[in-house]
Amino acid sequence: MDEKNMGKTLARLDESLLTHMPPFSKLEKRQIRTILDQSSARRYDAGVAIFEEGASAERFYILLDGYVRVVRITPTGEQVTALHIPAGQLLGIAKALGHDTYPATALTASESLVLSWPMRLWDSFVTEYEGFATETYQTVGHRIGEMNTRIVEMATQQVEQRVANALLRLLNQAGRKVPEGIEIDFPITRQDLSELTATTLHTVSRMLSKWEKQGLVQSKRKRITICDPHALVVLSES
DNA sequence: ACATTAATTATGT
DNA sequence: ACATAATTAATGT
Repeated sequence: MDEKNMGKTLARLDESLLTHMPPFSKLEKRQIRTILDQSSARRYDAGVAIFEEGASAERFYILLDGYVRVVRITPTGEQVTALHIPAGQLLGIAKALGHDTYPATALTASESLVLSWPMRLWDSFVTEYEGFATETYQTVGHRIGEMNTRIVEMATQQVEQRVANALLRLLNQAGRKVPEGIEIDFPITRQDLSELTATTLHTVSRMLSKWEKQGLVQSKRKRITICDPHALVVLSES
């Protein structure tokens, strides 16, 4: 189905690609070489699925570049964004949760570069490579913690505080410094934000317009930059 | 305090 | 020109 793309494959993968990725940072160069040789690399356009919810988990992945959002589809067909994943993190690690099928869909939020391995290598990765297991379980723990606090937020906080919190989290994971402030480094729509915060895009739109007038935030289409993070923190705590 | 509906405008290909 | 994104107002719960 994709032999045709092989002409445009990436140049030979360099060890330095993985040496800075947390799960592999403690490994010898030759270990990384064999890991790379077992992997396959693929580039994705923005907005396409890397794997889908419910599909059998054939491979696990690491995000080399770009951003991915993990999305679940409710029975009524609406999307709920569970979380965003920045470069350097693993995804599709169903095996770490004891699943043999992906628990959610992974959509690229921007153009992305991904490495993947067949799932049968998972166990050997965990046992053979020092730091891999601890690092992955740490990120798993961090992710479920994040989803948890989001659930608590939805139940306790008002919309204004929820979107403020969502923006702040996005800042931590995908913030990029620009002259005007800190920009969220991938395209994000009001629709996306509303899915993150369980509101409507209209409410989000009004909030952003309001904050923009107050000089808190700037936004063009699909781009949001925060000029005054501290004010957002204050808002999220009121 | 927030959702829904609908109409209008802006923006990217 | 067309589709998609964003704003705005009016109305409903």
